[in-house]
Amino acid sequence: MALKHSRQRDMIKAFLMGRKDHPTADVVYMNVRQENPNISLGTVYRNLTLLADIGEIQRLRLGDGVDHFDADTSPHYHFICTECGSVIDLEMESVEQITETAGKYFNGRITGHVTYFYGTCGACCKVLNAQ
Amino acid sequence: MALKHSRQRDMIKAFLMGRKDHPTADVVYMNVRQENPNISLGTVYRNLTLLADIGEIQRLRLGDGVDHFDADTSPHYHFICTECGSVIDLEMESVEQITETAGKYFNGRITGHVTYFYGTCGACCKVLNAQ
DNA sequence: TTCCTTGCAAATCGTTTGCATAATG
DNA sequence: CATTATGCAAACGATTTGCAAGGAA
Repeated sequence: MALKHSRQRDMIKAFLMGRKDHPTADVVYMNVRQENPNISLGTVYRNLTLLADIGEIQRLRLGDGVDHFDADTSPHYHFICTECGSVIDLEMESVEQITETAGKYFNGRITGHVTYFYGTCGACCKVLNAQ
Repeated sequence: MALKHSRQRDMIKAFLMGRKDHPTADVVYMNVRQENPNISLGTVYRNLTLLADIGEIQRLRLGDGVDHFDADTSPHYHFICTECGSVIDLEMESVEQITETAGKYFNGRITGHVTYFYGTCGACCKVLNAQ
């Protein structure tokens, strides 16, 4: 299964790297299609899955029923606004020690954790205060 | 929208209360059907959603593409085994302070967080060590 | 030429919903 | 009786997949 070069994959990766709002497969499709109207949704899904599998992008399952994708593969936390649904990076240090905390109470090996924060984003706070 | 009593809802709630392995809707359906073969999958979904909405059960979105349900509505953490997929309660204190930590770095209001831990459960560790 | 990748459409999976009927209060 | 709940099947949205044709090494 040697990887071959593909224009479509390049476009998808490039698009993702230019955004920091964690778009869904459909958003990727809509945008990449403007540059290449022939690309199919299946190809977008296939490449997003492939890129995530080889670790070039990150797949985010935020519990909203849709997968989000992030070209930033460094470990970092995310915030989801319950008002507008936007996904925002959190620039905070890792709280990896909670993995150790959890391990003390558990019969087995804990190797990691997934955490996302939710609440109201800055923009939505403003709107709510103005009302 | 006054709630009316229903045998099906009782059975679903009772089944969930008797398990601590966080079953999916389909597992609930399979089991409740043994006692009432006429119950439909739609009814199971409708009641799980209703019970979660009124706070009598908890819906868990663990990122595996399927919703899990938990009759234990107290805030607690979950562990997911990457080997066998089982979901196990973690008896640990809340790490609610990470919400404050995150808040310091964020322009907006953070009201909560979702965390789950993953790794290898006790049973799977045993199997792996035996190999 | 090999075999990875694509476009397309059909299939799959979990979940929701419309509707006529049954059960509840 | 007024309304909520049910069973059934069809609809849904996100994602995956089979296949024949196209493109890269």
